[in-house]
Amino acid sequence: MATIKDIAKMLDLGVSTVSMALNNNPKINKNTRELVINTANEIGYIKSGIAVDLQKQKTNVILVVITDASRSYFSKFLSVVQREVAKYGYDLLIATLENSSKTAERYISEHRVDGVIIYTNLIGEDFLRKYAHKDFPICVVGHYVEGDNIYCTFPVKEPTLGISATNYLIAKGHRNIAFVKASSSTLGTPRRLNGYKKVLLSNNIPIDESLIYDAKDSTFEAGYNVTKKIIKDIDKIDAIYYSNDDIAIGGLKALKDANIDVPNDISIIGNNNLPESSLVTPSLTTVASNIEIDTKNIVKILIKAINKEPIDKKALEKTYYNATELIIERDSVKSKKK
Amino acid sequence: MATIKDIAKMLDLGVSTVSMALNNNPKINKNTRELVINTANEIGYIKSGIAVDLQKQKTNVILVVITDASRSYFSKFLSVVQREVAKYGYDLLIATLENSSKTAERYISEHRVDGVIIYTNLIGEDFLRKYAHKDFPICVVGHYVEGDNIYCTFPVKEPTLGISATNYLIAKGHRNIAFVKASSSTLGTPRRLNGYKKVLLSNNIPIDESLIYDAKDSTFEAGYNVTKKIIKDIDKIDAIYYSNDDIAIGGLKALKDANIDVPNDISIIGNNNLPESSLVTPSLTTVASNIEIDTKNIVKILIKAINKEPIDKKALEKTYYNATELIIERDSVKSKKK
DNA sequence: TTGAAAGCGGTACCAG
DNA sequence: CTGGTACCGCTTTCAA
Repeated sequence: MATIKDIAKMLDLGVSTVSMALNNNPKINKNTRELVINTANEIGYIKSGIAVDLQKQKTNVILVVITDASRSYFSKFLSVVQREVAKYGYDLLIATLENSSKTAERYISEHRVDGVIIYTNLIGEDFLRKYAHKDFPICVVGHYVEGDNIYCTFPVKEPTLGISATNYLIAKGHRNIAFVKASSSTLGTPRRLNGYKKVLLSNNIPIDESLIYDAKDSTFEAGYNVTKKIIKDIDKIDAIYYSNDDIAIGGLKALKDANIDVPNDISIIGNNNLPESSLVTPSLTTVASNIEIDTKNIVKILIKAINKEPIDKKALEKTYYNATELIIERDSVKSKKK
Repeated sequence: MATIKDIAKMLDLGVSTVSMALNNNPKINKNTRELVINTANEIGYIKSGIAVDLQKQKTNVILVVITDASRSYFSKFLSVVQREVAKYGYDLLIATLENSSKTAERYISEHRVDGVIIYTNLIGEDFLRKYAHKDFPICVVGHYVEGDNIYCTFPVKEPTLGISATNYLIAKGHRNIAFVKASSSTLGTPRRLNGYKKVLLSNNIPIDESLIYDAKDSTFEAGYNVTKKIIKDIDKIDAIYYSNDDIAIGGLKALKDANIDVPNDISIIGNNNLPESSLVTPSLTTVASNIEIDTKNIVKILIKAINKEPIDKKALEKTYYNATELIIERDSVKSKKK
């Protein structure tokens, strides 16, 4: 691989001259500049980004870590993050945790980027605390991690979600409401379960643990399979609250396959408002959060931290990510006649 | 940020000793090693991956470039690539082209990784040719790019796909078959259109250009919208071949909304076999390719190239990526009684 | 306008 | 077993 030294030698110039010329520095005489650039092209010179990063102590890239790119929920998130970091002149790299967390951990533990956005709970909190640094800020989305140079938009360990959905079902006259947990690596499930229980209790509906099912995964298939079990108890259930749309869509299919009419025989509600949720039949009633605004906010904070601008952590933590839960009314929930 | 020099100074040791100790080199006395490692932990030493990469001239990471992470088709691909590169001890980074190709281009043009897998046609061929190098091999998936150190699994510019699907529809007695193009950045569309035309012709069915529609995007919504237009011509159409499942699913919804019965009024077939395709009603007949095997193959070739092992390009190009098209029969196509 | 030299933070050879 | 030293490829003063 040709380096600037080679070019310098060829042209009998100093390396600094070549370096500056290649960066189009006006200090270098125009003729020299062009000469350098031309020969660089001719010999196929390729700049080593790594050497530049080392020297500059800055990569201009941000890493975002997610569990699994296959859920459209994350794709939407990624696309917003991508657009936002670009506004600040940063590049975005993505690491998923599909098969191992090695890539992500290596990039974090060796500070190979300027900052990180974590949207998963599969990376240990101690690990994050160990490597977060004033020169390496970490933003955590969707859950709370205490630590210096770690910025979260959640003020507490486990906020209560799922309130809107549960309230909505109750308002529609349902009382025997099943809850279906998604993957255990999912951040929303425990919170929505929280809210579900809380709302039930405050409506004097006792919590029946046998009505809490576990899909164990966040895929259509997992939703399908768990729903086959639910069908056995179908007589005692008015409505099902699925922890996310992925499993709800699978569940809907299982119900249809069993000739159970949604919403006439049973109502179901999902969570997250995936694009496909409006396309299934009946279209899925679900709950949406404002991912756009919150995501913008997160990127802004990370960039601030990278630039060492002051951040008011207390004020920041007042911004609940995901906290607004808006019911998207469609056709899978029916008001229950009494 | 503390460096090994700081540690060396603190402990009155040489930098090489510290470096080796930190890497657990058995040449270093166990006591010294532990001493070094302990003090490193105490002062919060963090190794600079970038410095290591520069010195070793190797990053151990592979970059994969895709257009858009939100299509589950790509997620599946990513997950296989991820698993495969891990087997060879490499890490995987992902760059999408959602808002700009800057990240991908920077990583390629500055050789910031050991190799690249490109699954998009949004990066110029000349660009790839310029930066591919024996120390920086590039694998191109899904289309053909001529060039040294560029490895493709497609032997020709534009292979013919879509044959199975078109044949299948014809075998089911359909003759007036519409074709719906997906996003123009999609690699499959032109090929499937090729195959569609070819098969029609060989069955003595004249090609009616007015039966070729363009969804212009690969989203559910695009499929929905284009299908609203198709509905106006519905009387002259027996079946629709959508270039991918994404638009087919959207199209299905549009047909249902217009009270058109699939498959009794019209048959539709998609392409790619997305997870959601089995969940819509009626479930979508579609065509699947063996992404798993081909993806494994691609990773193997890239690693070989990185290791400078010989690659038989001619033999390689005999492996058609995506070339096996398997019809997944479900409920959206009906045999036409004559 | 150009160039020598001092790094950036490591690694690895070679001598002791 | 330990340490001096020469890089890896580039940027950036500072002098000439």
